[in-house]
Amino acid sequence: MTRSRSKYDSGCPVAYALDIFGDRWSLLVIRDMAVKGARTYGELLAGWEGISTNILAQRLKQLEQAGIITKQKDPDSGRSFVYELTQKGRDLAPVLIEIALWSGRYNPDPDAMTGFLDKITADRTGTEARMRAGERP
Amino acid sequence: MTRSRSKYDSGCPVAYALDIFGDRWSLLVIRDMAVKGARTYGELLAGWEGISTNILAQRLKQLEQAGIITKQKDPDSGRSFVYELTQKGRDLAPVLIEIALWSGRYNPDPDAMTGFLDKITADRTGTEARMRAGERP
DNA sequence: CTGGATCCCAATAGATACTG
DNA sequence: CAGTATCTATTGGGATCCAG
Repeated sequence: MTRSRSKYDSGCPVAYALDIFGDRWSLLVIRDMAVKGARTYGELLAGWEGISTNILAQRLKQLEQAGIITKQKDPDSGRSFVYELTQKGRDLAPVLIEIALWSGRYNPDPDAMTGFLDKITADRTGTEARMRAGERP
Repeated sequence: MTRSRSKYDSGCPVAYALDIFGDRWSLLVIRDMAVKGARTYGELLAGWEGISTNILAQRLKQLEQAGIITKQKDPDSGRSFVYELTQKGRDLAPVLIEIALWSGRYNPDPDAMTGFLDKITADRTGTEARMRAGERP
C-alpha cells in the first residue's frame, strides 16, 4: 500500500469498499476467482478481458493486503503459486450477483448472463441467493 | 460515448456493468443521489469525498449517456439544472446495499454505517431490502 | 515453463485555475 | 452555479528480462 488507501475514506461504507475494489480490474479478478475458479497467475492472465501482467501483479498485491485473497506456494508441486479468496473475498459474491442481475436487466446482449449465476452461486452458502433472474423489462 | 465503451466488453455481465460505473467516482455520484438526494451539480460537488469539477462533469455526462441519470433545466427557476436517477439508476440500489453490508461486516470503523441503509432504502420499493445489517463478526 | 519485475510510452484520471 | 482549460500524476498495454 504505497499510497491512496484512505485518500478517499470519508467514513461512508461505499467509499470504504471502493477504496479496495473500486477500479477497473479488481472486481474482475475477484470474479475470475469466484466464478471461473481461477487460482493461478496464468489462469487470471487468461481471463475474459485480458489484463496485462503489471496490472495483475499490482492488483493481486493490493487484494492480498486488503485481506481479500491469500497467496500460497502450490502444496502439490512446490512450483507455482495458488491464490484463493478469503472469507472476506467470498463475501463479495452478493455484490457480484447484484451487479450481474442488474446487467441482466439492462444489458441488451441476451447471452451475457449465460452460466454466470449458476457458477457463482455454486460455491456459496446460498443465504442470499434469491434468484429472480429473468426480469428483463 | 467518445470511446472506451466496449473496450472491455467481454460479454460478462460484470464487465458490462463495470464499463458503466467501474471507476473511482461513478458509484459515489450515484450514491450521493440515491442516499443523500443530491440533485444539482453543486450538491454533488459538496459530496462526502470532494470530487473535482472536471471529473464530476465528465461522469455526469457518461452516466447520462448510459441512461443512469437524466439532466433537465430546473422547472421552477429556469436557472441551474437538476439531475435525477432513472429507473436504471435507481435499480443500482441493491448493488449499493450489498456493498454497504459487506463494508459493515469488514470496515473497522463502527460509525461508518450510521444512517446509510435507512436512507438508501427509504425511497426504494423494498423488494430486495432484506436487511440483515448487524452481522459484524 | 510459471510467476513476476521493469521499462517505455500512450492514454486517462485528477487537482487547480479560470470562465460564461 | 455549472462547467472548461490547462497541466500533472497515475494507469495501462506490450515487450522484455529475470529468477526459481
